[in-house]
Amino acid sequence: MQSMARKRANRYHHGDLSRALLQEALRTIQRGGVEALTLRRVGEKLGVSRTALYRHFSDKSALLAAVAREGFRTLRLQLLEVWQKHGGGWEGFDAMGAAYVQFAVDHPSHYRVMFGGYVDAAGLRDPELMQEGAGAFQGLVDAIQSLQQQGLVRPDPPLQLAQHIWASVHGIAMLAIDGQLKQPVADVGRFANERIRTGIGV
Amino acid sequence: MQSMARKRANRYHHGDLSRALLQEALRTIQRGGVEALTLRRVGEKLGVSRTALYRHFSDKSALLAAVAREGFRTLRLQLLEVWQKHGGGWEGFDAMGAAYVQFAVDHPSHYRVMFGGYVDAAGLRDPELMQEGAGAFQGLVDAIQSLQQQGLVRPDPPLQLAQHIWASVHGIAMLAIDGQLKQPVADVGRFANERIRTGIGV
DNA sequence: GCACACATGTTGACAATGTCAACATGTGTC
DNA sequence: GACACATGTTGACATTGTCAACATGTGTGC
Repeated sequence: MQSMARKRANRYHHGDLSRALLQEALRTIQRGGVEALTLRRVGEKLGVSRTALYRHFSDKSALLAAVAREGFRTLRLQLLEVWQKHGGGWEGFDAMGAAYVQFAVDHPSHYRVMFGGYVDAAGLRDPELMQEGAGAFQGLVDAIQSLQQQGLVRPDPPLQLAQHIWASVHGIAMLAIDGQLKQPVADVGRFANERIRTGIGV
Repeated sequence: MQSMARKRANRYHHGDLSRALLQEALRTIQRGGVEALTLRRVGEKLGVSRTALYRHFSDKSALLAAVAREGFRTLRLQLLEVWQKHGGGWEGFDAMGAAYVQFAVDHPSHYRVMFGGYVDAAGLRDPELMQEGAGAFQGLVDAIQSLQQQGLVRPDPPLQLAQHIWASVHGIAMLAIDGQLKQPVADVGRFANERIRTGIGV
């Protein structure tokens, strides 16, 4: 038939089209935003027909849910890595916040898929997505508990503390990718970090 | 011709279709989310043809920009009202935060239009939208300056303080309407308020 | 070795949607 | 009272998500 296409990794034409679809979706979203994602073009790019996707994802929203899930996974891993690399402590805490915002700034459209309500209806149907999101959140809870054990953070319920911090950082990330910040995001992040430390310190 | 329709306010069939379009868009979004907003159905609901809209808005994104602008206006007015009703101070500050989150929770889809990146490209073309957003933000800056003059808030640059607080509250609002909060939004808000006070207090 | 079930992929078709061009009409101005 | 202009309509078109029907390759039980 056609060019038989570049075979990804090992086998492609047969093989994991599923992965390829997800990666192509990620690439498209990264470059043109969610609105640029069309099932037809994704298929086209992969040398596969428009509806081939339906054998791997029930829906367009299912594909978006997978994109969101992948985002949470990456985010969780990056945060954990940064935290460990800095050996925890306030330094690790600061680095986690910076890395979080950096992720959003580096992948604004991807981040929007994760939090833009695209998967609201699908989210309730996709427990894996919820789980992945919870996993990323848990990393923050763990970090806070660690800080508490070192006597650095006030002994409030870790869940509440984590919720508060997450909201702050999430807010900065959102405003940043929305272009609503009136100052460089790094400055806002630094300032927020100082105030948060003061707010939750023991 | 047809039923000549219920005339809104004074004159409708002639009169301000512009307003009617905006209000109908608001209603639709409130009930079914942004994705439920279709130009054709809006026209249909108003007993007007699909493309009549184009005499008042250049684009669908222009309509969305108007929706966002209206949101910022309402938000600004509500925050100002609450602040003044409580006579400023920490009480007014708390009330503003609560009112902000309440607005988002009451109109989740509308709030998403304001911050969901739907008007990114349009935003740069619609200076009125930017201005309305800046106006809402200015209310917060003013409040903080007032608190500073009372010696309640540390003498950091008001802009930075406002940015930080806005991000925190915005984050809570976003997570709330995304269903990502693991606790009642009121609890999260209260807790955040305490921590923020500690963080920015003198 | 082979037939059959099943996963995977394709083509055709359809309704919904945003948008443009061409046309119609009512309103106010000199 | 005629003319310019704002406002609204109809026709048409390309794009998109999705379904149904069909094709095909792959592996399993004999």
